[in-house]
Amino acid sequence: MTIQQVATEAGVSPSTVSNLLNGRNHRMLPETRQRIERAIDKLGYRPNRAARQLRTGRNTTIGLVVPSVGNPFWGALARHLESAALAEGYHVLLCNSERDPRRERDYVDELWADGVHGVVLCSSLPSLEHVMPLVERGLQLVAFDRTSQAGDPASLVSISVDNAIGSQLATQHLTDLGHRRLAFVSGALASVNRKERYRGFTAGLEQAGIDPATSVRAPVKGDADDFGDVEASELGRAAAAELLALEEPPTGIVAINDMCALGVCRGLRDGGLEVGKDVSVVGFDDIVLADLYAPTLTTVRQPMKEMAAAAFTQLRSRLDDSGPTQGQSLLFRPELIVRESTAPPS
Amino acid sequence: MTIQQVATEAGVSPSTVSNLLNGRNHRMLPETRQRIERAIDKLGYRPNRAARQLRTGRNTTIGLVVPSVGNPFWGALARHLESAALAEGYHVLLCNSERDPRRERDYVDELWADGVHGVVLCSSLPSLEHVMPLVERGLQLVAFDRTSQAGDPASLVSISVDNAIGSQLATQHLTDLGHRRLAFVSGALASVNRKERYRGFTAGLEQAGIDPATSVRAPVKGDADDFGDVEASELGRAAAAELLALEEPPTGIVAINDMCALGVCRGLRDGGLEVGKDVSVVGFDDIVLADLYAPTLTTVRQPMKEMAAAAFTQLRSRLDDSGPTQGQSLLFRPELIVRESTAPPS
DNA sequence: CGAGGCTGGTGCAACGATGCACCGCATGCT
DNA sequence: AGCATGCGGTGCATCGTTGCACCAGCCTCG
Repeated sequence: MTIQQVATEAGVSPSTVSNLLNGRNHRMLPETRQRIERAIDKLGYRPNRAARQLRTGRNTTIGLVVPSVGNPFWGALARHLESAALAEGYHVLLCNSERDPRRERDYVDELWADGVHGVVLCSSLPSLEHVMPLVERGLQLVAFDRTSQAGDPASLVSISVDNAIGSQLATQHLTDLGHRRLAFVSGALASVNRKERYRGFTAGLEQAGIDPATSVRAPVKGDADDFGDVEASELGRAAAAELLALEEPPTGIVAINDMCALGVCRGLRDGGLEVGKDVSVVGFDDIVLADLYAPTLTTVRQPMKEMAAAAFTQLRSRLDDSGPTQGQSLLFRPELIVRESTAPPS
Repeated sequence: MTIQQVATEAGVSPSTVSNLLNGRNHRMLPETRQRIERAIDKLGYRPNRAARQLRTGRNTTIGLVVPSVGNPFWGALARHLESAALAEGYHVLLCNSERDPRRERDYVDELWADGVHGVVLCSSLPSLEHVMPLVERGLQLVAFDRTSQAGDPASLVSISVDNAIGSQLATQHLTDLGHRRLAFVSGALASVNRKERYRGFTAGLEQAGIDPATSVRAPVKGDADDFGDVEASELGRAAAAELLALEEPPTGIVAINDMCALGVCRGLRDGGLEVGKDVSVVGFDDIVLADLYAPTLTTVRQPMKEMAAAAFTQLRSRLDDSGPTQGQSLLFRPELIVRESTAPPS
């Protein structure tokens, strides 16, 4: 089923069919147009993507580079991004970097070599230097879950939740419930996102008139520079043990993310405490597990669907219409989801 | 960076470069070969996939159609399949069917239209009739987590865990611990996989000299024909409540999968029972959550990595070497992972 | 009445890689 | 000498689509 066959069937030239297919049909007789459309339907014609891409240099595939879709958080992003892309006829090429900077770089290179001009990059790297050469050559990049940095390319779009606000909401929720001794559990505050969440935590404390100095940032040993997701839960578990060993253990705990929070819950239970009664725990992300765990986890939801849709929209507009080339940051409003893991202090 | 530029740089014709790239270098002077290789390195040349595909009709992309990568089980598959593919220079195009038969069908169609000749299909549909036309035209299909059916295409490869054995292992584990009153919790036994798991359950009972008639298949109301993953946990929760209402509640429960098992745990806790002490629960799949939950969940592991690798290998060999075209079923050996949710009856 | 404009298309040369057919040369065989 | 054979490559048409350049035919206008 080539465009040639359609043209023959419709009694026109391939160019005319191509014109219609590409919206250059301003001065085309409605009759001609209908003949072509009928021929397309009859033959079940679909343009050959390879030929099209070869000719135009463009394509309708975007790349998604995530640490690992095995992690529900990224899985959710992949799912929603793909949905948004599908609606516009785009495809998503999936790449798991496995948190390996080299693999991340190789993937972006390869995507570019394959003619993919738009990539949603979920990088664990603080610097995007490794992809700068491609960005200069026209690669459109959306950084996801990573706010913009000074050294980032000017055209970069960053999509992220407002981490400070989210964390502050979580903290306020605990202080509103009456908690006065709070702890913040996280690995090293290596990324901007983590720093922002910590900032939200202290802001929340201050607003409640609590001196941040009396609160605790859980002093986790082996404060890993970066950590994966299973690690996050182990980290939370260890942190909980440490917190329980304090003279005055906190009654409310804000965790850097849900996986970490689940680990904290685990650790608290190890110590014989009941989450949602003896101690309150708040997570961040609202992954699927949050609503499945026992007790269900109070957490700060990232509006994944909207964020994924925005990522696609941004890429698309820059790819197609060569829309705005100037970079921008989109900060989404997080939402506190109250569940069973938080309650007034006993 | 075209093959022409490489040819010029190496002082040969494009054909010669192409020959080398495609392994037709039997009768090529080592010196010529080196000149070309140096030129490729120097220019950082990468063959243009679109051009290659247009010319050959082949490509190095495989499709993966899953219900939703938001589900950790499928996320894990996607991750491992992608890893296996990457090692051979293949790409994975991700498609979420969202359990919509129509979307599933459209995706397979579109993949085919895009020149993708190999697809790993994780279908929730009992019949594969909707893709038969494409299979007849040469589409290579691997069905994942779905054992072969009588009506399936002859060339179909099925990859699945041995569900009956897995379930039997789970059941035996419980009987070995001394449990005599067991229950099996599942939605409708609509799929072959579910039937097999139930068969393993009864086989396990019989082997322990227990009359299956005395055991319970949890009589869940609104026995959904098919259910998603959040539903699975709710179903488990409801089933647990029903089981607890029995005169002689079971002391050991085998769940159809981990999500369902987590729901069961939830329901038992609602009823004031402690899982891993008052009641034992075994799941199936070994998703990430299983090791995070409290208590950690005893379950039957599906060797995802190996299964994903096999899926890719099967596709690849049929795509490249036009290897065996005869279909086959690969049944992987499941492994019982004992954790905290099972213990001798109290 | 001829230049210019509009209408509704068509012709053609690419895009980059492929792989069959073929080539000139040297050597072997009869 | 005459022909076949092996060697190490090269020439060229081709995959399906695109979009600029162009073209006939008709109309308008000074």
